[in-house]
Amino acid sequence: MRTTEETRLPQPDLATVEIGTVLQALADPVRLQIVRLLDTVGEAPCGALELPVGRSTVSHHLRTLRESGLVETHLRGNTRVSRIRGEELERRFPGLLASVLGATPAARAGAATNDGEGER
Amino acid sequence: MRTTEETRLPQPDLATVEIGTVLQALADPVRLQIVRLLDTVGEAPCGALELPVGRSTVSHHLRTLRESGLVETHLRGNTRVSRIRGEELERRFPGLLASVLGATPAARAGAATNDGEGER
DNA sequence: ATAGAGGTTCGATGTGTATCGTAGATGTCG
DNA sequence: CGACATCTACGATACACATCGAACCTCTAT
Repeated sequence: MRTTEETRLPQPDLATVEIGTVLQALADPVRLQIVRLLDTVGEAPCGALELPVGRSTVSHHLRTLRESGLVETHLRGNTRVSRIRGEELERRFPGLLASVLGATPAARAGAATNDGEGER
Repeated sequence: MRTTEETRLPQPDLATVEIGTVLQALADPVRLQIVRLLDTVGEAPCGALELPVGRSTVSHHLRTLRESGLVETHLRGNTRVSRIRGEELERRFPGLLASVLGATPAARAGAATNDGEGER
């Protein structure tokens, strides 16, 4: 039984990751939601993430997040437990994750400075 | 002659801007470069930005950056001067821009923790 | 007025990628 | 062993969008 065997899936060294890669990973709404979820629950098996997309899509996004250095995944028995690489990220991109996760939702439209637009 | 007339192009109130919108705007390599350029030079007319894409594309990106709240543009006579909305952004998303602009380039590959991948 | 410079808008094109369903891989349990 | 659960990998599809060139617009200068 190998006493709590935990293999970590391959992941990049954060030193080799560009900020652009991380931003691109965070730019997708579903992936951003995954990151928020993982931040609140600490860690979770892939299937436990409640998301508005199919399983295979979640798997794909987790792969993207892992390859961009944001998330690490451990094989625990039958399931894969994912977690944010919080401390490492803080060392590589100080303040980034905190500012993203700490961002408040937007106020519902209304008074713009000069404006008239706002959408695309 | 209206003594230094300066009209600002329409832009969204940052309070109504979602973090996802900003991240998506920053996710594009050319736009990220524009933001970096504007950060170093302070402000610049559209045409002065040296970028590996055509004029119309730069114009399109500046529009995206403006609509996502990152950049403001003033009509100064014949030219349009663009600038990062630094202070406002700091209030709305504290630390975000600083962490993005402060990010160091990636170390060239090499020793990964466990790894083997790193690219897409 | 005429020309010209600085930028934007428009339509078209190509590429990237988010998404899904199904099939396959791996591990657990009876 | 065989059945079942958890994910991932694989094609296929569809949509978003980055890019370009040309036409257009708006000042400025002559």
